Amino acid sequence: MALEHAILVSLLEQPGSGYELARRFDRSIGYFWTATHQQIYRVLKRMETDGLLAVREVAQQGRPDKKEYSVAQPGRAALSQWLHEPIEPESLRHDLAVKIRGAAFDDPAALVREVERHRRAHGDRLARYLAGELRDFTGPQAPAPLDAGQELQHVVLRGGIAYERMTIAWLDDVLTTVHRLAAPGPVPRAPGTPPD
Amino acid sequence: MALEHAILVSLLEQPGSGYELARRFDRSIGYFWTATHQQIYRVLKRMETDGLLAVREVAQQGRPDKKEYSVAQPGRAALSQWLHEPIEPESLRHDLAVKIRGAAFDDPAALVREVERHRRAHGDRLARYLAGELRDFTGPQAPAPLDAGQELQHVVLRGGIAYERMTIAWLDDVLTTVHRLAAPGPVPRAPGTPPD
DNA sequence: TCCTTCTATGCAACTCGTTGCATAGACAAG
DNA sequence: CTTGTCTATGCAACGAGTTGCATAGAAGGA
Repeated sequence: MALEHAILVSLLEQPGSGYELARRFDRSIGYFWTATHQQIYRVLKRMETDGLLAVREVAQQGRPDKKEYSVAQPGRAALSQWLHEPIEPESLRHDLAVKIRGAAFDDPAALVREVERHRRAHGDRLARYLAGELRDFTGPQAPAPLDAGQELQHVVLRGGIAYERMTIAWLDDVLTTVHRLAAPGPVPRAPGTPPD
Repeated sequence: MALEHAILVSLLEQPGSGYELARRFDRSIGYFWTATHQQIYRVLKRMETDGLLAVREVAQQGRPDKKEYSVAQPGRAALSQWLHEPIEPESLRHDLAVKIRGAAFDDPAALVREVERHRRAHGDRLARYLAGELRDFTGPQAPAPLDAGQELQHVVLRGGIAYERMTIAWLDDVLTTVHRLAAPGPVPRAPGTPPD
């Protein structure tokens, strides 16, 4: 139930409405935790019922009213408690790896197209992360010195950057490998494949 | 619904029972896709009902009977179709990153302990991956030359190794950063934190 | 004999997360 | 004045995944 905790952190960094949270989950926080607006609204409602959050109706001009959520004392306590509990190292869910192993039983050309698509997507993400780093942490517009919260946000972003770089290098490895397999002639029969 | 496809790939590599699949999801395939035995049994049943898999009752000595599943023709077709559809690059769910950003509002010492725990866990994983690589792909016991299926399994494993190495380096970065923040005295007040 | 462990399968209840659909205020363009 | 877009919130249905519990055959040890 870490979505609750991601919301608590995001609202502590800056109070906001469900809609605004959904925006953040498309950016910054969304680099390492995704959520749809449905999920967010539902969890916000539950958290408010549980007393973790406080709501305030805010009238706006030029746009509909919104409900601004902020973290109440029990919310801070719940976050603190979670921060002191050990969690399991994440278990990956990597569709593309399944596809790569599946390619032994199918057309490798389709795999190449897919891997190239992913390579481009990760290249775009890396560019976005690097632009964000320059804007918020290392560029001339960035505050200096950074406070503790900003330093921690920066180290998380560095993790995202390292992840994208690693992934891009690996996808290149995959492409090289697939081309090497295709080059010397027809791909040898994969294990488990019945003879035609 | 990629669990279906992971099961198809695993059963193409080697037919087996639900129990054996659950074992594999604790190892090899489980390096990039996790599943509990419940999930596996339920999906196996559905896939069999849908005609994607064939079952065979196998009597064993010294242990209970088992149902051995193998991929039927419609299963191969379903896998092939999925392999030709583009998929979205994965969206991460990284609890630890939430915790790191949350540490701005809490005790950094608890974060250090947690990060060190994760560092050890990833170190263990890396050692396990490297041992597997030596055993199956690069060591003297490994078959040479590798066929296409083994080459693809190897490149996926190399991805896992690169991921663990990157993660370990990042966790060291996190520890260095947290210590640097703690060193010059009390941590500065984080943004959004109300004055006491 | 009883207890534990390993293999092997499954149900029931629940939470988490996605998808499709719906509503509504405010504004801008045609 | 209708249409489209952006902000803002929500319901209903479904599918994915987890947790707890239950059963049972076979083996080995206390």
